[in-house]
Amino acid sequence: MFSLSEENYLKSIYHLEAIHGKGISTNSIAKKLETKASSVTDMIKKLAEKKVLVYKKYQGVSLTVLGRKEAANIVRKHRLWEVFLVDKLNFSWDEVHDVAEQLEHIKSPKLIDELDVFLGFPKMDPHGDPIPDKEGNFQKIEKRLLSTLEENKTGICVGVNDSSSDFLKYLDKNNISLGKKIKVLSKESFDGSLTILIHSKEITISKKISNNIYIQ
Amino acid sequence: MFSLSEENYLKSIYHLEAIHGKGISTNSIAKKLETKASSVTDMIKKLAEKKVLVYKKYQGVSLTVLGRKEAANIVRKHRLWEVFLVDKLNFSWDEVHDVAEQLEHIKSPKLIDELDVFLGFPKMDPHGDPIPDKEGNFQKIEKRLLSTLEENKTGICVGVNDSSSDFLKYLDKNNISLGKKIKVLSKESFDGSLTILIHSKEITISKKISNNIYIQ
DNA sequence: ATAATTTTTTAGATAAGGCTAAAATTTTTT
DNA sequence: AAAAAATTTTAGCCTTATCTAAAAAATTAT
Repeated sequence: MFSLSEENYLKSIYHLEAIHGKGISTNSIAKKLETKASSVTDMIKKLAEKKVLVYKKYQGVSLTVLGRKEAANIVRKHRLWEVFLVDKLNFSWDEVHDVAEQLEHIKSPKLIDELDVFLGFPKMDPHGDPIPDKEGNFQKIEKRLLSTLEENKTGICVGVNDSSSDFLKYLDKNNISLGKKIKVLSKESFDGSLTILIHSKEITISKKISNNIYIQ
Repeated sequence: MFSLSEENYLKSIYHLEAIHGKGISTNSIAKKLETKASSVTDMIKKLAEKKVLVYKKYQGVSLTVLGRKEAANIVRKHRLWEVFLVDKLNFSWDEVHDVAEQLEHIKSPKLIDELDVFLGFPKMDPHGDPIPDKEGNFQKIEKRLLSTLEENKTGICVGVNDSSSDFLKYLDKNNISLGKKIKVLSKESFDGSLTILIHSKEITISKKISNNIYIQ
């Protein structure tokens, strides 16, 4: 059994490995968890003893098969709860994250199995992220950043790279949501900003925005 | 904001006050929480500073208005989650307690408001206990222990005094559930055991059992 | 009313998880 | 290849919530 803190470390390392591959540095974990590197060193020693990750001094960590399964399960819970909040309790996609961060730590296998049934075995959460199954497997959809789309080409919004309330509210304000068509009208080479057609309206978005929207 | 531990103290004191009135002893809290009296002394000092209870050395504690509201809200959350588990996720009444003990500590006013809506504003949990509203008020139904019912009289089961899985499974096994008619056929004065008619069957139950069943 | 018992509090210790500051190691620069 | 910089670890301390053992107060019994 893992403590709340241990679970948060596992989840962070899992997400970091998804981006950077194996060998996650102490500092990057500290940044992700908004804590200090010295605290991370302490915790990863403990997690290494619990066989969920491999740690060699000064060389970062990698999840073991056990650790990855454990982490995927926390992510599974987080995303199922997000679906519940949006589909059943009238939450909007920018309100779910903090609550799901709490709910993901509830320990009850039956609860999560039944929730899955109740929600109709969803495969995606409200932000377009895949929901792992009990073994930690999930369908990986091909997607690319909106920022990589060429002028005059069209894509469909299938996900976001940032689930912060601020970013999602910005998207809402501009009628950008999952499933929407987005056409790139022009690209400013100086700062990478895009003028796009969304919801039959022309708007200009910064590179930072287009770097956080996934299309298909 | 209160810690998980603080919330559990508040809830326990709230339940103890409901039975014994004001002035709850250190020892009784320790017993309820399965901890030591010295730990209780430390915690109630902290809670007194936070203005949720009044404490005078060697004289036990009483919840303040603030403390009672806080505690009622935790009970409200616990019972709403129990309804959710039974009504929506196919839990039986003997499986909900431990999970609800965890869920009751999730912090999100919107979550509990929306859950209340989603469940149709239930007034009772699966064990027949009332669900307080946001102000901590609830309808008190008149009920008495089955052990106080006279011979040849009939009552309707409206609640239980013990929500442990073992007790509830015993009730299931004997077809005793909320809303069921129970007739006392005879009373053994030696040990207080009762022979009752339930679900058109005659069974004999101990005093301990009849002391944990509420009827109306 | 004093002695015995029970309850409650205090004092000091422990474990988890975090911090700062300093030391050790690795990486980057010159 | 050495020096500088960045990263990581260690050492020691803090807080929260516990505990045990001993002291203090209240209650009960004689």
